[in-house]
Amino acid sequence: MAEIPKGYLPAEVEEDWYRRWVEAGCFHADASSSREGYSIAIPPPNVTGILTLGHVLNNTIQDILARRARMQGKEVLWLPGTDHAGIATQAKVEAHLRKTEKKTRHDLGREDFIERAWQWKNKHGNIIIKQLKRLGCSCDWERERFTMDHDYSSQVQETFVALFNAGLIYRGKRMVNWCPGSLTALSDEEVIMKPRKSKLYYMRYELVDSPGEYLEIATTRPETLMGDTGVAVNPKDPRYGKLLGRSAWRPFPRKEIPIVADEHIDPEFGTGVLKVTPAHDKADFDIGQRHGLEIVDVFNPDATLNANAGEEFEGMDRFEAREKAVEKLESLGLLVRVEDYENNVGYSERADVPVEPRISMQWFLRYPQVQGAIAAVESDAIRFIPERWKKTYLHWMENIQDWCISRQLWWGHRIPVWYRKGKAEALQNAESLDAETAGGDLHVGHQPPDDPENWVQDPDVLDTWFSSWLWPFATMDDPTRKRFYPTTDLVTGPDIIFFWVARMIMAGLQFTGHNPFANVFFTGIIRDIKGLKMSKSLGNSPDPLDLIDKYGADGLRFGIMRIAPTGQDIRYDETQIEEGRNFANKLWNAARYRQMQGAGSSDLQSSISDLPSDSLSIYALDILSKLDALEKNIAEAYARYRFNEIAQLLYDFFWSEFCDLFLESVKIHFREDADPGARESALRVFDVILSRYLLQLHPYMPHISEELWEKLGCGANPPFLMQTQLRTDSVLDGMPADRLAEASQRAGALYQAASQLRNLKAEYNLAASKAVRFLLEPAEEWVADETDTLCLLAGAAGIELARGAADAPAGKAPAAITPLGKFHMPLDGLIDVEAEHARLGKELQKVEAELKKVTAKLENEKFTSRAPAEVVEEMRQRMESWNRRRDQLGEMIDGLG
RNA sequence: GCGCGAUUAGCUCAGGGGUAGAGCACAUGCUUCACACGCAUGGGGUCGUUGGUUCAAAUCCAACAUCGCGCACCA
Repeated sequence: MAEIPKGYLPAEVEEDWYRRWVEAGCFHADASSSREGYSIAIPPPNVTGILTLGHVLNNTIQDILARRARMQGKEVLWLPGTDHAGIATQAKVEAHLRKTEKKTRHDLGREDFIERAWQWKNKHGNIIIKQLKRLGCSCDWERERFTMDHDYSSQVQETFVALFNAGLIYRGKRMVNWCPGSLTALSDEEVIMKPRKSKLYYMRYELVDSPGEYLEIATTRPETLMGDTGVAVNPKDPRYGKLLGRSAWRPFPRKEIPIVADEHIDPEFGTGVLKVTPAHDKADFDIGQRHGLEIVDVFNPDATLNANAGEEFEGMDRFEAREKAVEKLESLGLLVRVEDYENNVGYSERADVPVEPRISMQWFLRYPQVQGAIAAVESDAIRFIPERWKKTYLHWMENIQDWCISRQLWWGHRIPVWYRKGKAEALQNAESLDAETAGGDLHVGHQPPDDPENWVQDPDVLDTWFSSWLWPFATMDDPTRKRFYPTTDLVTGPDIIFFWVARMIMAGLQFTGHNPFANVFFTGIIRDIKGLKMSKSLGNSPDPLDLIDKYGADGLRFGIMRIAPTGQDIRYDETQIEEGRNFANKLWNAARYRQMQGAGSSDLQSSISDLPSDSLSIYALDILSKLDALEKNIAEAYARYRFNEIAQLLYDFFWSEFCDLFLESVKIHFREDADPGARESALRVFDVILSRYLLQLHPYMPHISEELWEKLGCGANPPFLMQTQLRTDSVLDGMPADRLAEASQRAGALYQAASQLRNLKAEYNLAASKAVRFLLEPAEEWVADETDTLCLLAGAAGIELARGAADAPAGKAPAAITPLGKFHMPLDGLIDVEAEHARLGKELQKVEAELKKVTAKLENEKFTSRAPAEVVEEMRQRMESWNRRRDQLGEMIDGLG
């Protein structure tokens, strides 16, 4: 055994152990192994991102599952990697270009820009991977993947081609969500609705055939009125029937526009009259289609206004144009009034600017395997934990909309479609496009055409999620796939249930014929202490690396796991992480204490079975029972993915049971004058508990557990704790149950008595260290054998046994009624009768309150006749014991005079 | 509007039909020979409201309130 320093210094051991594990290949999954397989595919973090607390939570859970599975003898693959995060990465590289060279991507051109993006990725791309390593993640780094790796990209393209050939991918001119910040289309999922304080502008349009007569219209977006091509009312609205078939003047640019009737209009809202701007609103677009209205787009792609809006608006920003349009309406006498109004505005998830509904030519996917994906989750073939996310998933799946998969970006998987030169422009502007209508002028293939000089490739790239939906299998080569696919568990946040989980299920079914995973565990979302979601823009997200420096990776892991309930959001509080560190230190020092006692006569892995059973103290049997229960409870909690419960079990056992009770109670055997047999037995139990405990702890705190395993000399073969199998035998094998029950009962009674004695001392302001003598009227004979331990625990100089009531202490002494009997604490000075009166009186009050409750129950005939017999019996016993206690307290109070 | 979740000690949260729990914070006392990242002792809660089911409700059910989230959305 090597010497253990006084305080635990994580920085000195964590990185070292990580290196040793990696060098020994501990994380590598052997596809040719005959063991039962277990696999997890990491949710690939953004390659240019940095670790957040969300990642810490998510990846710690995966690491726990992976490490536990290894210790259960499984062949474990935890497959790591990153995704290319199209919009985010491109935005970062563009910002960098702008800042350092004052250039745009167009200044560089596509090829150079992509080259820059790769440089950026190579420079910053491994930060998050390094951070995961600091956290202790046992990923198989030899299998690390990136969504733009050559192999992976090929699979993405093959997928596109297959879906195109199956008629599921099509091109069409549709109303899509357009991000004016990133200048690309987005999927519906990438739009975040936010409530905004806006204004509702009431304006009036003049009727063409009746000058001086006006229609009042309410709108939140006056800047789009230049694109109005109609006015709509509800056909059932009695106020407006007379308007149908007539027309109104759009004020500017002045134009006659028709008034149409459409069911979509809500007569209750505003004035019941809607201005219809088919180019800039999805609902208006639909109305326009139904009534054959013209489509006039007044915006440029960056949401400045174009020439259609009129000269005075051209080039103006959309929000500036809003002000200007309002001013202009006012000056024309057409603005009626303005009201404050709160409505929901769609924002781009990545660029955080309001999206514009915009008609454009995009690629869409009709999702494959929708029914199969619904069935898989509905039937629990794929289990969701917590189960309630099933409902969210099913609701989305049942209302699924086609997926806009093209993005107007350069960084990503370029769409594998080529147009014949000369025909390209026409094909790209066609209303729709498929292989048939294009004839031989379209090439859709994993390989470019043989005569590339005659072709033009589609400029768009694919949505990043169109690559990550293949992640669980596209990351695996054939032997790996054969062995580890489908994967076992997926650990992710509920915020990407549509983005990723649902799509992976459909892709898995479509391309592999299998569900990609068996279980999906949804973590909570980490919020700050005020309940706000952590984000970089709010600056409320601590850097996990700082936390690791401060508290150690194990401290961070343990702290975060202890507050991570299943599927509930987590309010982050740094004191929790501090707790994790403190716990690590506690472990360290308990091990240090063990080490100071010197070696035992046997190695740590042996069990208690070869010790003479009668050498085991009641404290030993008690803690061994608790260890046995701990192992069982942990196993159950793992089966239910109750990670916080496991952390709590580990914490309570070690701190409250092992250190506070057992460790303190065996200290007498480590004194110089101790009996060697008892000492040996205590050491052996100590070692059995520690070694078995470290096995349980390891997935949560891998570094410190490994370090202690080595320092205590547990790890002869195999060398690493992380490769050691969990014991499947009970530590109590062969121990008669009645003996255990008796020992636990006695130890429990003694611990409680010790606590009461400490309390008695404290009530009399006696320092815990002040050795006091007690006189005991024992309730049980065995107590005589345990007075040494009791003295140690209670801080007593000695305990004298009274031989009966006659032996009661001379004079008055404060006393405590304990499960071991009545203890008197003779004081040197005079007893403070008044204080003692108060103390006992308070206790008596409590006892009487309890007694009242129990008595009321037992006097209720309905209770005694209907409640289960054992409950009634328990109440009877409770009443008896409260009664006894009350009588004793009464006597004591009387005795005070 | 629909759906989901939360409401327990000052704070952060466990628990869950049959004596209300933890950590932190607080108070008091400890340089007790593993640990002050510690030890000991203590104070502190009618478990959101109102009904219902039950011998028994903080726990199950319903409604309501408040907060949060998701989906949809009336311009």
